[in-house]
Parts: sequence; C-alpha cells; structure tokens
Amino acid sequence: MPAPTPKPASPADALAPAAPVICTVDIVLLTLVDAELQVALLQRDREPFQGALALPGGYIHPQEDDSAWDAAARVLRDKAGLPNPYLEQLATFSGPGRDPRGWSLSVAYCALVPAAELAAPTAGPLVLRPVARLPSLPFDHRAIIDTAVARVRTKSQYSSLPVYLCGQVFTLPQLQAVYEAVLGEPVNKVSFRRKMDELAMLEPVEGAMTTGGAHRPAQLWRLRKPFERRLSLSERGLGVGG
Amino acid sequence: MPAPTPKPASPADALAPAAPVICTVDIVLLTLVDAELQVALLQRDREPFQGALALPGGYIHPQEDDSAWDAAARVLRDKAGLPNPYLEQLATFSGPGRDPRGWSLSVAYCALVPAAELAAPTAGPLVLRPVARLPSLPFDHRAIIDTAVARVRTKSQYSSLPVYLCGQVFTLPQLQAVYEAVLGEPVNKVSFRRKMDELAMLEPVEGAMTTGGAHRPAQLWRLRKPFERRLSLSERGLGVGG
DNA sequence: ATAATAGTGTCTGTTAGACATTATGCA
DNA sequence: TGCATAATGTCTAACAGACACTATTAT
Repeated sequence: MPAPTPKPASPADALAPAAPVICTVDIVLLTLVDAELQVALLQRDREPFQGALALPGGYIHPQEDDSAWDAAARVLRDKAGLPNPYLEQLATFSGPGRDPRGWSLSVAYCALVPAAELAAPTAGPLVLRPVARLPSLPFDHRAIIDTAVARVRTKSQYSSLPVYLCGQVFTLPQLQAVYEAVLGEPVNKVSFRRKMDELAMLEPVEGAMTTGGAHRPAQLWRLRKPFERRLSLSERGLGVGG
Repeated sequence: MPAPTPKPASPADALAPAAPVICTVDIVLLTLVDAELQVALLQRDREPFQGALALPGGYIHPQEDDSAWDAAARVLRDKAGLPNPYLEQLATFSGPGRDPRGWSLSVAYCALVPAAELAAPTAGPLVLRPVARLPSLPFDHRAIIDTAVARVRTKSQYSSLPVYLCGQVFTLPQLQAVYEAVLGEPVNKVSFRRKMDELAMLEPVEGAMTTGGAHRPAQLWRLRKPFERRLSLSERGLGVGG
C-alpha cells in the first residue's frame, strides 16, 4: 500500500461514523395554475443560499418527528399552512456535494394540492413557478423537481393521482382538463369517462351542477370516501403514450 | 402552557438537531431459486440483534461514500461479493422505534441477481429464504422486504426487470418461467413473445442453442447493450392482472 | 417413428379511440 | 330558436389470449 489516503478505513462499522450526516426533508409541492404544473418555492431565510428561491424543507427533528414523513408534514404545515395535503415519498437524494455544509441526505416528498388552497392567506409566502420554466435553484432542487414531475406524469397515466389537484367537487370536463394538463397531451373523452367509471372512485354530488355559460351544465362529482387518501389504480392505464 | 414537556421547541432550525440521526442503508437482495423469489439474509455479527438473520446493510460512510447508492453498492461488494449488480433505490424507512439504538433512517435498495452469482464462493455467508415464508426479522426488515417484493411484482408487469434474475444468456421459455415465478401466475406464451419483441431489448446469440432433452432446442438470447443497465418499459404491460 | 418442447399462424373476444348523436341550459 | 357545451351511442382498429399447428432435436 502507498501513502495514507484521506479515506480512513472504516473500523468495521463498530461505531457510527465520526462525520454526521445532515438529514433533511424537501417537499415538491405541485399545483395547477393556468393549465400548467407549478411548483411552490420559498425564499430561504438563512445560509446557505440565503434569499434564493428553493424547495420548502428542513431538518428532520428526531425529538418531535415520528418519521421522515412526519417531518415533511410538519414543514408543510408550518411553512405552507397545509394541515393535511396529499403527500407521498418520492426518493432520497444524498452525497457530499449537494449541500455546502457537508455530506447531506434529503428525503424528498411530493405533495399535490388544489391551487385554491395555496391562494389562502394561511399559505404563507410561497411562490409558484411553472415546472417547465424553472429558475436556477440551489442544492440539487432542480433534479428533485424533475424527478417529482416525471413521477407524477407516469403515475397519472394509470391512477387517480390528478384528482388531488382538484377541489372537493369538480366536473368531469374539469377533471379531464387536469389530466390533460398533467400529461401534456389531449385525452379521448369517451375513453376517459370509461376509465373514471372503471376506477370507481367518484360519486355524483346530487342536485348540483356548475353554472357558467349558455350551455348544458355539467354533473358535479367528488371522491368516494375509500379513495380520499388512497389512489385508485387502473390496470391498463389511460391509453395515452408514455 | 402546562409543565415543560420532553419535546423541546426547535430553535428555528438554526443548528442541526442535537440528537443525531442514525443513517444506514439496507439491501433487499432478491434472486430466484426453485422458481421462487428468495431474499438474501445475513447473520448479524454485532448488537443489536447479534446472531439474528437480517438484511445486509450498514452505516453510510460520508468519508468514503459519494451517495447512499454508493454505500449500498459498497455493502453489496463487501458482504456479498457482488461488484456490479442491478441496484435501485426502493424507499426510505425512518423513525424512533425501528432501531433500539435511537432515531434511525435507512435508505433501502433493491438488488436483483441471478442465483448462479450467489452460489459463487465469493458470495460470502449469505442465506437465502423464500419471501413467501420469511422468518421473524429484526428492525422493520419484514416491511422493507414486503415493499421490495411488491415493487418488483408491479414493475415486472410492464418492464424488463426480471431479466436481471437471468444470467447473461437465456432462452425465451426460461425467461417466461422467470416472469411467471415473479408474477406468481402463468403468462400467455404468444403474448409474452410479442411483448419481448416489442420491448426490443433482446438480441439472439448466434448459433447457440440450449441442449437438454429429446426435443427441439431453444434459441439463446441476451440483453442488447443499451438495456444492460436500463429497463425497457412497455406502455400497456404484459396483460397479467395486478 | 415417437416424444417432447420450441416456435408460429390464426381466430376471437376485449379494449380504446373516432365520430356522430342526443341532452340541456342560456341568450 | 339557436348556440355552446355535456353526455352518450356506435363503429372500427388495435390488442391480448386461446388454440392449433408446424419445427426440430434425441431416443
């Protein structure tokens, strides 16, 4: 063996490593504005990258969080005023270079919320940016967002995921427009309605219709209770290309 | 507010939390033996749960690992003698109760290898157990394995994932048997071959046939180069129910 | 020749998409 | 009454699965 290297051999894992890992969560909070997927960003209030727009996130607090998921829910509650959004784990990003403070690990989560909920005054100083035209972002937040968008697009092809971008009640034409915005391509109306029927996740809201223009009003629908926090999956997808 | 609680209010995240998070990786190493999915387990050589069978894993070493993926690859290399297996991130498991040493976080990875590679003498003291009949396991390793198996089953429905359970070359009847073992149900031969053709990931190995019994030998195939480390995805799946 | 498995041709039922038609409210 | 959109009926093309048939080797 030549001269000693900066990488000390690990002492058989007997103890936790000396250099601690910085453990955080980051949330990709997506919503739909102007028929476009937008991500919520927050101006950082401290170093590193103080003042820059970045994903909402924060340290995992072992004292108060029962899991990384709980840490993400806490961040969403405290920084976005969202008490109970749809929230699912995306992936974990890690390495020595992604955070100037040192070797870091971030469990990334993806949250979907209706745009109306982000407009509420409790939503805090969130800033929305279209995922198709992102500003330059610190850390590896661009890669995290790209991963989230790809996941949402893929999952929308065969699941009820986009309903979390709608409000409590919605019409089928509205829901179809949401699918089309997320997938980025038109969807066949007849097939779409057949799929929604087959997914068996919607129930009509009796006696209620939208009013708008000089035309027939549309039936209102809402999620059936078993699917309020659980996706409905289609075996064959919606037939839109991936 | 009443008396002080054991949960100190977080000081605005100014510093990393006092109690460090135990950061590890765990690997669900799956292979196919006797037409059954089996997971590789290792007898733990230290506390906690010394002597018990558990998933191979270990601390993330910030000094030598460039990412959690690298840590998982290192564990597979050192503990299973596998230099370059198929390895993908599964999910991250965390919380105060999963490890008696304290609040811990484990990035779980899923590896697929041909059974022949695990039989090699370099493979170390790994023990294979059918995922359908798991022994009692420490930590939350049972939940991690169940998640991995569910993921592999789902992904096998629409991708080339099971080829990583085959060796370098294989016949289509062999590959179909692998799919059937993973999915747990028979697959239509004609449809299966149509899909394999459509996935465009295989190329015939010229002039080579398997020899075995008193019957027509089968064509040998191998993965085309672009797919050696990349899955091929089918838009519509293999038609088997999920 | 026979056995046994590999590989293919073909038919049929199912599914998805295109198109056309009816429904319903408002101006 | 006409217009605009909602909702549905129907035809057709694409696809998956069942079945049967041919191919090829060893015995």
